[in-house]
Order: sequence, then C-alpha cells, then structure tokens
Amino acid sequence: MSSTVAKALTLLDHFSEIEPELGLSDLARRSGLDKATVHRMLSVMADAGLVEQRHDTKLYRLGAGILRLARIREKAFPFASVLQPELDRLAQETGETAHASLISGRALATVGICESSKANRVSLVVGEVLPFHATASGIATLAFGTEDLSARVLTGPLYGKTSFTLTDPGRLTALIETARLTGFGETDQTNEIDVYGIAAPYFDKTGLACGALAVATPSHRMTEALRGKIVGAVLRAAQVITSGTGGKQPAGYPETVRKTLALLPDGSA
Amino acid sequence: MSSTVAKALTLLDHFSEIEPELGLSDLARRSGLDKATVHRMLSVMADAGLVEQRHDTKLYRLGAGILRLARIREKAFPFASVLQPELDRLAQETGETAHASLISGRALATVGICESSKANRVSLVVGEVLPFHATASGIATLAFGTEDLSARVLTGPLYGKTSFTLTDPGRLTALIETARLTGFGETDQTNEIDVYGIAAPYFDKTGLACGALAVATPSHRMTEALRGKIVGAVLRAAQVITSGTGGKQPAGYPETVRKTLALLPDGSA
DNA sequence: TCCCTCTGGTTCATTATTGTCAACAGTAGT
DNA sequence: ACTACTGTTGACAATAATGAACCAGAGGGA
Repeated sequence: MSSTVAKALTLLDHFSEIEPELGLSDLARRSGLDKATVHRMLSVMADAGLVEQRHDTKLYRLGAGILRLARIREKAFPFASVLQPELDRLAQETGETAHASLISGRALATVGICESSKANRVSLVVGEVLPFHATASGIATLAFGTEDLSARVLTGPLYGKTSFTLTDPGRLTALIETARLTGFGETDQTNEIDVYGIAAPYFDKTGLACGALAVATPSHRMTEALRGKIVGAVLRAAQVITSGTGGKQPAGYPETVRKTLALLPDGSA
Repeated sequence: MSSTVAKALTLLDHFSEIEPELGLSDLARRSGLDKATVHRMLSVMADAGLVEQRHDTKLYRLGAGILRLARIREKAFPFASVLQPELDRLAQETGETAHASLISGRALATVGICESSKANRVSLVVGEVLPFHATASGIATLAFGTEDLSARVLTGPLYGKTSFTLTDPGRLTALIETARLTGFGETDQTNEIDVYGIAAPYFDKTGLACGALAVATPSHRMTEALRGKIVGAVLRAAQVITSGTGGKQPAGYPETVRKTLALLPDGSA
C-alpha cells in the first residue's frame, strides 16, 4: 500500500460534508505526508479536475470532474436515481432513518440517505465511508459477497469504533454466518453509540451482494415489534432495488427471506 | 505530465456513456501505457473505490466511490441540483438543446444536459469533456476567467476538432475579446460539424467565471431571430444560476449584458 | 485435436519518479 | 519587528514505477 496513486487518492477521503474545503498544510498533517508531496499530488489532481483550488483562499475542494464522472456512471448504471424513491418510502414506512451503500474498495460508500421525520433520529453525514466489520450494512454485504472480500476484510485491520465493535475475526465470522441464515445484518452500537442497525443486501446480476440497504434507529427505542417491522420493510425494499437495478437474487435467498418473514412477530404490514 | 497519478487519472477519461466498461488491454492500448502499469493503477484505484471490476467479465468501470464524492461536493456546493431546473426551462424556452459545464482542470466538464424536444436536435453525450478553444462555453468562460487560465489554454496544444476550429492563439484571443465585450461566447461548427453554440458564463462568489451555460443548435436552423432569442434567454438564465449558486457578477458585467440585450433584434420575449 | 491469438495477470531488474528537507515569500497576530 | 503560520519551489537520496518477457486460460479456425 505504498503506491503513490493510493496515497494521492487517500487525500480525497479527508473531504467531508462538514469540512468540504481543506488547506494544503492541513491535508499534509492529516495524511501524514510531506507538504511538498501533497502539493504536487493536489496539483495534478486539480489538473485532472478531481479537486479544484479556490483562487482567493487557496483552499482545495472536490472538483467538477467528480460530478462529470458520477454522471457517466449514473447514466450507464442507474443506481442512486432508482434507489432514492425506495429509500424515501422505507424511511416513511419505518419512521426511522434509512440509508444505502455500495461496496467501494475495502469499505462501503454511502450513496443515499433519507432521514426520519422524528425529532429524535439517527443523523448521517453525507458521503461517509462505513467499515464493513462495524456496520449492519457491512455484515449483510459480507454475508452474501465474495469469499475473497470477506477474507480481505477479516484479515485486514479491524478498528474498534466503539466499545461494542467486534474486532475478533472469529466472532465476526459467526455474525456474518448468522446474517447468511437470516438474510439480513444486524448490529447494535458497533459503529456508533446508541445506533441500532438493520440491513438487507441487494445483488448485482451475478447474484453477488454489491451493497446494502439499512435502517438506523436510536438503540433505546428498539423493541421487538419495531424490529420486526423494520426487518420486513428492509428485506422487501432491498428486493425491489435488486430487481430495479437489474440484479438477481442468489439461489436460495428468496427462500431464506420467506422463512425470516414468516418468523417475524409483526407480520406483513 | 510525467507524474504517475496524472497517468493513472487519465485512465478515467476513457470511460464514457457509450463505453462504460473497459478491459485491461483495451485501456492499456488507449492510454499508451503498459498492461502491467495499467493493471497496477486500476488495482489501487479499485481499492480506493474510483473504479470497480466485475467479477464475471473482468471488465472495469467507474466505481461507487465516485458517487460518494459527488454527493459530498453536491451537498457542500449545490450546483447540479440548482442548475437542472434552469436548464430545463432554457431548453423549453429556446426549443433547443441546453447544457452546462464547469471548469475541470484544463478543460470543461459537462455537468448538466437538457435535450431539445425537436426531432432534429443536437444530441450530447453525458459526461463529455469540452475543450476550451473549440466551444462557445469555453470562449465565454475564458473571457471572464483568470488571466492565468487563458494563458494556460492558449499556450497549450490547440487541437483542431473540425476544419472550422480556430487553432491560432491570436484569432482565439480576438474571439475571446469579442465575448468579453458582448458578454457571451459564440461559435459555429468549431467543435462539431453543424452545431452552432451560444454560451453565457456564470460566476463564483469572487466574480470569476467558473463555467458556462450553453444552447446548441443545428447550424442550418440558425437565423437572426432565433439567435437573438437564444442570446437573451441564455444570458438571463446564466444570471439566475450565478445568483442561485451564491455567485457574484464582476464589475461592469451587468452593464455589458444590458447593452447586449438592448441590441437584440428580438427583444425580451 | 492442434495451433494461433486474444484476454487478464504476474514477475523482476533497470531507471526515472517520488519523498524528503530546506529555504523562500506572503499574511495574520502579537 | 517578531513569531507562526500559510502555500510554493528547488535539489538530492531513496523508493516506487516501468516495461519486456512470461504464465494461464478462453475462444476461434482449420
């Protein structure tokens, strides 16, 4: 992982909704690279349009080239657009915050959010990257993704985001196995304190999970009834997205979902 | 241009709406780089989420990380969203294809399109990069951009896209100067045969052009009356976008626009 | 069946790119 | 004027990129 382009691209990860503009020295400090190095990298990335520098403040921000590339991808493989309506419906139906993610390298990229209308709700920052091992979405995706992906994640560093985060490969494997049996992923406060996550995977046309649809609830609000309602809603919504994006469920998955739905306390509402 | 990251990032430019998925050898051939080099670059870019590889066909395509970054930028600096309605209105009003672009490195990135409803219309490919010197948008942007940008473009390579393309720095400077006086850019078939372009710049909060709004018309359809109608509509729409995105017109520009509008054959319709 | 030619992927010695460190200019705060 | 910061540029040592050759597999023809 000492490749130059890799280092250059990690610079992009430091931009966020909260800090959309960063200075050179700042980026150098965060990335642990030399100022001069960062300067050169930013220059060529600015040349390519990935970032741009404001002439007045000299700060850097994500560039217009990103928008261009996103349009190409979205035009060729519509996702965000077909996703959003279903996301809104899910948030409406469950009364909680819903979000969707896609596999992006060795993490999950959040590509859609619809926040609950409740005053007390889980709030998400746009464009956050989610670690596989600490989120319900990650578990759900790993459970139905390639063996290769699981191996890469489990052998990689397992950062402890909260005191509840599972960092032991063995216990994570068990959790993933559970998700494989139930058809959905479930975690409590493993990524963020007081956030309960329930997530169902959606699949590409080869039947492999390419991401997950999740509902995030304040932990203390979670009850057996609410849990049942969310699980049902998420599973159904994920199936809609799978077919809506030209995906195909893997063999046995519909059966898994059917069984899980049958066991829910709160039936099909 | 011998930087490694620069070479890696040029790989992204080969993806388009028409060819959203490319193979390794194919990319190597197009970019003129070695297979091994391209492979390594794609690997780390896949790791960062900029591209992703399909497990079945082994082809590469733009990754989910792009969507994530685009969301961050759009959330922090809304543009495409505030742009689109105005773009639609412009296309509706003029009856021709409208598109919008932003400065992206040493070219313009198309970030919005609304095609005319006419059967015979100018059709644009999503996500195309437009050269400054061959497009009305480029001329308009250069006329009101930094001196530095003009210099970089005029001293750089001036590719002849059609037989009408101006490739002489002197004549281009004159064309830019005209645009500076009228407040809008205008080209005929310099980027594509039988396409007439009229473009007005929009500005950032420092009063510098950051891109342009353009209407593309089949050349043979262009008349004095239509031209006047389009110029008026584009200039007004660009002003709306400028203010809608928190921009500020530079000193003297409103006056320039006023004069131009007054001279139009077809007044304010 | 064999042969040929594609494909994606990998290896490794050579060499050029990169990271480092230092110094410079500009600005803001004291 | 001093300090402390910013972004920027240059030169040298060290590392990481390069590209030819090579591998394995998937078609395609005859």
